[in-house]
Amino acid sequence: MGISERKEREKGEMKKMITTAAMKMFLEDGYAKTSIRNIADSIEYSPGTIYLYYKDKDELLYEVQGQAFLQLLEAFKKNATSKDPIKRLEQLGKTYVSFGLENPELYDLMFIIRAPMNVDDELHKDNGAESFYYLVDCLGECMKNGLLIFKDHMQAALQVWSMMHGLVSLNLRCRLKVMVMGEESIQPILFKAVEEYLDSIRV
Amino acid sequence: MGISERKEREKGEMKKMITTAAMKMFLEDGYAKTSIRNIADSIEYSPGTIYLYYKDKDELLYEVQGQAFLQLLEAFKKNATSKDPIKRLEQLGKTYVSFGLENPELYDLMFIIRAPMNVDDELHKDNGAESFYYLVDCLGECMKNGLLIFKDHMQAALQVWSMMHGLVSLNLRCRLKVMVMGEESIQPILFKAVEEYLDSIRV
DNA sequence: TGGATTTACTGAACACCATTCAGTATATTT
DNA sequence: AAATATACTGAATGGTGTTCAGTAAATCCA
Repeated sequence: MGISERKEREKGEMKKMITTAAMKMFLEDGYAKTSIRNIADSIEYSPGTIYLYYKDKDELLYEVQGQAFLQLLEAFKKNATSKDPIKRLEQLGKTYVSFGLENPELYDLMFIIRAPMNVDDELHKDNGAESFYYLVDCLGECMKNGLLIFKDHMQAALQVWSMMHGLVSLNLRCRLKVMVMGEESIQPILFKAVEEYLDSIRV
Repeated sequence: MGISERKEREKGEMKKMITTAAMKMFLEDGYAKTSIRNIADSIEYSPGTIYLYYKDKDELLYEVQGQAFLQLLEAFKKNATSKDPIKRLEQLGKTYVSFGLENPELYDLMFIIRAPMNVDDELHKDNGAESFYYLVDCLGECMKNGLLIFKDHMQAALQVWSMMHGLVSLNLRCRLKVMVMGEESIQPILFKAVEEYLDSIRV
């Protein structure tokens, strides 16, 4: 009986169609300004249809977040390739910062917008986990070889991630204007910060 | 002619009444869930009246942000009192982290919610500037005495603030759940991070 | 094959939202 | 006392997320 398989497949295609349109519009106009009606319009279905595939707008956001984290993971896999774990850590940091600078709307979706994960804690496993473990692995390898000042693995991950996220998110919220007066591109400044920071945590 | 003075005063009182109600409701229900109608109701005026005092909801948010930064500044003044600039830097960091943990909704308003400053750059001078210069001063004093590893003042401020903001905001968005498994209170963990980080940037 | 049933979708309706503005009532000035 | 300026109202406009009775097509079962 191939019918139910086809139905399943069609359901998946429809979900993908919705999330693809949603992602596109979230990035172009921002999450808040994208309405269910707009999304429905753009895929030429009625608003009600979207609710047959997603419980609410938050669930749609959650799905798009998942894709965004996949993109970050891809960027990690592509750029953080060095055999030397210390060098790789720097690649990770710079990839992270670049990702945030180049995809500000995406970064917003992933980290800044209040997402449904606040509600349904354990239902879904965290979207960001896989990218995060990429960092944890790298840190673990550095620490195994005694290359970092940290004693505790969790503290290491916490501090490194906080620094990277802090650099990106302060910048995205324009708080850096307070200090960065000139018109120089922000990227070299943040890269310098990454380099200096990583130097400061080496033994 | 005392009439125009009284009018001025009454206008100020009305603005304060609105922002006070708005702040209260933003903190209780969040910015998104607080409507102009609700605020108007709570102060027993019509919605239209609020628009006689504030251009739109964003301007109201901006005003509330200003108050929030004042609160942070007060916390700094109260807690960061040590003569030793290094010790004071630690007090600043812990005050910052505590502030974020104890007032999550306020912290959201200040840093995370997309605020009108994105639009009217130069019109208002930045709300957070004064609190920020408190940190800059402290860092300057440390560096003047050669106590920190930084060579550039801007990089110092950027990195320290990013770390503090990263610690707080990752936590507020529950991203730390990925790594902090246990039920232990989050505060000691973040304090430890602050201590370790500040140790790592000392000469 | 033909009637019953399930599935997919619609779009109007509901209860909200931010914002505007003609109208009104009070206070001030002339 | 009349004219003007000020402060406020609340209905109206054009949006929002979400629901749900109704419809039409696809599938199932006799």
